[in-house]
Amino acid sequence: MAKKVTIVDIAAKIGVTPSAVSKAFSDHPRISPETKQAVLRAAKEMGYRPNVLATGLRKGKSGLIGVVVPAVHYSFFSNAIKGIEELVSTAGFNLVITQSHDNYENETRNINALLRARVEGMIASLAGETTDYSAYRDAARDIPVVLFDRTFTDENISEVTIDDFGGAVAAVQHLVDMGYKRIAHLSGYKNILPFAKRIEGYKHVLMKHRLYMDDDYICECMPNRQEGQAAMERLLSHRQPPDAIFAASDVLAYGAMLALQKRGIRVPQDFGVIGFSNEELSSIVTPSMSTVDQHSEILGAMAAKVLIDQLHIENRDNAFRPVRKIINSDLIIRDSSRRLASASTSKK
Amino acid sequence: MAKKVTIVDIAAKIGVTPSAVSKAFSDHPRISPETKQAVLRAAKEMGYRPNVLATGLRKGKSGLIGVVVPAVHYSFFSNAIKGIEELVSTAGFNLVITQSHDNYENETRNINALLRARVEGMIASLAGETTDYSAYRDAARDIPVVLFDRTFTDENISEVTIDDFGGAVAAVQHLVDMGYKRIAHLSGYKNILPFAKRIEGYKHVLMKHRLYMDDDYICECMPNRQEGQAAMERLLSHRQPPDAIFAASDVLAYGAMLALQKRGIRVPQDFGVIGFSNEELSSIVTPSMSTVDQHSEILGAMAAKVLIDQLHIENRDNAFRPVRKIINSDLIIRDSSRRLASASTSKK
DNA sequence: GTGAAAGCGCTAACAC
DNA sequence: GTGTTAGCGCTTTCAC
Repeated sequence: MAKKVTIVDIAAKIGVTPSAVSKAFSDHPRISPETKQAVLRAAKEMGYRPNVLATGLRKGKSGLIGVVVPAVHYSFFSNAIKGIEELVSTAGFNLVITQSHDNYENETRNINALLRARVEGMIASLAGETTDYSAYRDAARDIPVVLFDRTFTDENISEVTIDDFGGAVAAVQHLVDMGYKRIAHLSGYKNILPFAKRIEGYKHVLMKHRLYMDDDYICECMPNRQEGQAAMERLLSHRQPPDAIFAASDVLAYGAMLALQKRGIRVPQDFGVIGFSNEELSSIVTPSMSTVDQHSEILGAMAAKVLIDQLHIENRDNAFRPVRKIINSDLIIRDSSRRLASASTSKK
Repeated sequence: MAKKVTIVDIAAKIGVTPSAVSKAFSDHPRISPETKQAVLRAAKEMGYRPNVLATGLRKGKSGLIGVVVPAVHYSFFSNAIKGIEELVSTAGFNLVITQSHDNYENETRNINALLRARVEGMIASLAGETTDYSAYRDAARDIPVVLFDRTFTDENISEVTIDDFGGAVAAVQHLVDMGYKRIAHLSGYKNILPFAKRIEGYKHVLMKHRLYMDDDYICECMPNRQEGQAAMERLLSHRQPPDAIFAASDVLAYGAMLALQKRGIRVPQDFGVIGFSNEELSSIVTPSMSTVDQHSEILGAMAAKVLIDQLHIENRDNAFRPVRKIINSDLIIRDSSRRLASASTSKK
């Protein structure tokens, strides 16, 4: 294909040296406007494209930021990426997005590929399977790493999370306010911190109101509707079946709704449902699903901001301190839980 | 942060030259097993990570494949990316995914960023706004470019598409079979080929059955539910309102369903609805939505295969010929259109 | 205001 | 089987 044109070609064409051309591009103060013009014009004419591999090698930086997320098809993550994208691109970086598909090997492979690509920083959210964080810890010794949402704590790694505990408390409290008495919980990967925090928030409200608690009421699920449906079916066969469910993700809540529908149990009259994340599907299902909004785009933007700040600090001195930010979550009440306590058709 | 270790450091440590170390890594035939072992062990101990910037510069290749899609949050595109990812990573490349958000400037910026990053090939699907293809044509003079789904035709660019015409024909024919008589169409960006082909398919069936046709029956919409809803409302106020709709995307069909619901028009009894793409939402809405599956993952894999093949050809000779592949689409019949012709509660 | 020269980290002839 | 050398394309002192 077309021969690549380099600064040497441009230099030859307009009769200066490569070094002058380089300076012209970087807007060096001591280069004449005339040369600058000539260089720019020649570059355009010849179809010059700077080789970032060479620039990167020379400058010791790639201009790349790496992203590792479970999967881009969750609106939570695609929105977060949108937030990241905006900040990062105005700061002059490009994004390399990779997906772990919640698999540990994929995640490790992605991290290493990003490091070899010499990304200058990394923004990530843990794969569901992951319990060994050494790949991230290793990465953090070379470049700033910012974890968002699904994080672990390390002295070299920044974290941006939402208030999962508070979100869970608000969600479960809302179910209580609506008159539901026996509230079960569908959880996600148990080793993932936000899910653990949501369990804590759930338990907190139950204890506060001295509501029925049962180990069987907390079901760990893989993130798909089938698991939510199966778990709900198991719960309905429980000797003391619940009358409401708080799910740690919308897709699980959706699975639960499918199970309820199949059994002819009415939502919200007979059974309350609330999810978590405000995924697109939560507003599409019938009845519309109550959920907890995680401000995904802001969360992503925040993670990007933290990273970019650290990239700047990095360049000046070594006074690096990781940052931990927690942003609020917001309860969104829709139809799946909107029942007056008085109107409760309590099943016992 | 940690000092970067290079092959020079490894060489110094085990008392050989950098070139020997390089050869050890690339499994050069004429290097002794002992040296190889020593190099590998030292590399591990010292935390060596090859600098792909240097390798890339030296070899003239980055090991990167660029992707440009409208947005990763459509399940169509995220599934396609999954298909791409698999093939591309087994071929030893990494993916740089960028989003145009259907905006021309974003798209051009992404293409240029990818070229500067020296991606070895590019897989893309046009932004909705785009009518000027020169950025892609320019790119294709340097590296192989494969367009999928939303394509344009260029002698240097390969295309992988689905049979949009056939898919549209099947969808509209199905509505006809179900007894719907006045079928309108919600289209997407009119300059995007697949949408144009779906219009053709739609018209083809209408003409074949001598059904009512009207310019107002074809509405161009932006890809969001609000536009679908607004267009549906306009159609319902038409002097001759339709009794069914074929939408060029599921999200538009969903918007239409919202408008119908608001007016108390029953789907599918009073009004038939069919979408396109088999997005996740189509199976979630009530009633479940009939649609046309595009085999997104296979489509992505196919695009990746075409690209990788061309990368190989490229390395051998210059006998480059672009490839054009069309894969089948599949009609998926769900509740939003499943009505017996005889059961039609025709509204005149 | 511009040029000369060295070097970022790696690879690939070519020697020996 | 290993070393020597040159160079990928670019930036950056340091001269002048």
